[in-house]
Amino acid sequence: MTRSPTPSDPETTVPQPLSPQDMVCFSLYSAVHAMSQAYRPHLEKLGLTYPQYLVMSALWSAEAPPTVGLLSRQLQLESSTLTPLLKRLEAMGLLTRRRDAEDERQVRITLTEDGQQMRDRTAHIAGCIAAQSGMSVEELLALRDQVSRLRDNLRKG
Amino acid sequence: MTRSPTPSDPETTVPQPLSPQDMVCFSLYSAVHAMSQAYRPHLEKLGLTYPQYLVMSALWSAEAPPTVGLLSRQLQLESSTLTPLLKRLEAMGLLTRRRDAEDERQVRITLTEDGQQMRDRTAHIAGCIAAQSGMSVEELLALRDQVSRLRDNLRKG
DNA sequence: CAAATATCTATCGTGTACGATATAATCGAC
DNA sequence: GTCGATTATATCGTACACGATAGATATTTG
Repeated sequence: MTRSPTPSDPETTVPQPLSPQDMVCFSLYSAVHAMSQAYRPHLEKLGLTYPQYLVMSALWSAEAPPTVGLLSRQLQLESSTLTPLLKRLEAMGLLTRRRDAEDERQVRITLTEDGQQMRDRTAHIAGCIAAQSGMSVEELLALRDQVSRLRDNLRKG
Repeated sequence: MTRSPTPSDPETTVPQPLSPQDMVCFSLYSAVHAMSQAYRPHLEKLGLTYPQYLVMSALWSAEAPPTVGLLSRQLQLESSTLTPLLKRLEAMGLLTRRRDAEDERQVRITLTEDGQQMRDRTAHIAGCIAAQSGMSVEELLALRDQVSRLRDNLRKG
């Protein structure tokens, strides 16, 4: 099943195939799933999924009702992902989707009263996750910056 | 839309809601998508998706044909995710799924000749991604270990 | 201003992902 | 050995996630 290193096939000339556990990409992949699981008990009290929570976070921190395109750039998601997601949040009564009068191509996303009020009920979550992470705030911030740098470099290439 | 800090509501007592860009979880979330995109051009030459590539990597590095359960633990995916994934790889002729004679509950996954041979065609990919990451090998390994630690702590909690 | 072009969002098809549940096989206690 | 509990995989329903494409609106060009 696997190719063992031999004198004629040392690791230095023919690299062993990396197991998932050795791969940077797998650590990220599995960490995202673990993160989603960690958020789940908090978010299901609010009836949100993790991607829905990210959309709501973007809206809570926005200065003005953003367009689908702006959310798409901020969250790095395609409209084919965002549109159904936003429709579900609209169906829950958390936001409205309206064509912009200035530019009818754009759709503006506005929080409803319910959507705005939900914010306060999420205030504790970040702290819970941070505590569960077993890492200090400094470590978490450093990790975030490293991971963001990796992501930006991958997007550029 | 957003609550600005005021003298009576300073950031130190009522934390501003974090924007996605400030959140550790979002950096991971978006980095995984960027990583998947970075792999895409390499993998589509092989007809694989990124999760399929992870499964194949696990199989290439396995000592003996693993069961679905072992793959599930290694990749941290549920059987409801793995079973259809493995069926697609089987339909592509890359592996076989057979009930274990010793324990009929288990299903053993064995690479076909085609599945084994595909490994050599993936040897260059890790290097391409590493180069694209704009990070040194040392940085990547340190990042992997930090992210793995975070993941393991989240799973424990 | 009309035609070509670009931009913005939505739709469709395929492939993850997971929780809840179902089914079958094994193991344990007696 | 048989019944109950446990374990291993599969199935189902819902929700992302993206590429390809469509359709409508805006902008640019001639």
